[in-house]
Amino acid sequence: MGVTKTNLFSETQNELALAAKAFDHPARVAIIHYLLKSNACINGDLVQELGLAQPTISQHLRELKAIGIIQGTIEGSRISYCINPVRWAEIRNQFNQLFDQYPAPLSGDCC
Amino acid sequence: MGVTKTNLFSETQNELALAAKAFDHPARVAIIHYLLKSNACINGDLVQELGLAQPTISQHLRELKAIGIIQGTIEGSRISYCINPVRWAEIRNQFNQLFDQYPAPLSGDCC
DNA sequence: ATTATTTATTGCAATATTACGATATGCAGA
DNA sequence: TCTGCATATCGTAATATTGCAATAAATAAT
Repeated sequence: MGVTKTNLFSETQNELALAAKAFDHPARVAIIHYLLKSNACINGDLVQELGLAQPTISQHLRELKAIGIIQGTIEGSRISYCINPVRWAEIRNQFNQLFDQYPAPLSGDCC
Repeated sequence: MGVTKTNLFSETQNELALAAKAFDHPARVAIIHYLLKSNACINGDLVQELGLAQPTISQHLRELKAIGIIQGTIEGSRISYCINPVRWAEIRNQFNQLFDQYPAPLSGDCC
C-alpha cells in the first residue's frame, strides 16, 4: 500500500532506513557531493549546478535537513547549508556497524 | 512526477543511489540483518521472522537481488539466499568513499 | 497421480515520492 | 516604500513503492 509497517521492525532498522534515504536519490547524493566539494557552505546555486527547478532542490534540502545530515543557517536573505558533523559521524557509524558484520568471523560460505 | 531525472547526475551518484536502496526500507534492512545473523543461508522463513506476507517478502528479495547485494541458489523446492560477498564489498566501498570525504583535510568550519 | 509445500508472479489498492508552476515570505537596497 | 532577489510553501500531476490476496509454477512426499 505504499505504507511502511514501521512497527514490525527494530529501532535500529528503522533508523538505518531513515539515514539511507539521504543517499537513495541521486539528487540528494549530488547535493551532498557539492557540499563536500565546496568546503565552505553554500546556498541554492545548486539550482545552477544540478539541472533541477528551485522548488525541487528546496524539497530535497528539506528532506536532508529532516534527516539531520545537513544544517542551514540564515545569512541575510540567503541560507547557508553545510554538513552537520555530528549527524554525519552518527550515520557513518550506523552504516559501518552494518558493513562490519560481514564477512562474519568464521563465515563458512553458504550459497 | 515521481520520476527521477537520472540523466542529470553522474554515474557515481546514480550508482550510490541505487545501492542505498538496499537499505532505505526497514524490511530490507531486516532481511539483511537476518542473513548476517544466520551465517548460513536461509529461505523465506523470513515470513515468520518479519511479520510481512509472503509476496511482500518475495518482492523485497527480488529488489535486493536486482541490486546484487544478495544471491539465491535453488535448493530443491526452496531457495537459499545469502549475501553476495563481491557486491557487498563494492557497496561498502562506495559508501566509504563518500564518508571519507568528510571532514575534509583542513575543513574550516562553515555554518 | 495426487497432495502438500515453497516461492514467484499477477493484479490491484493505498500511499509515497518526484518534479514543477504559481505563489508567498523575508530580507536588501534604491 | 517599492523593487528585486532568495528561498520556502502550496497545489497538483505523473510515477514509484509498499503490501497483500489470488494464483501459478515447480518440486517433494505420500
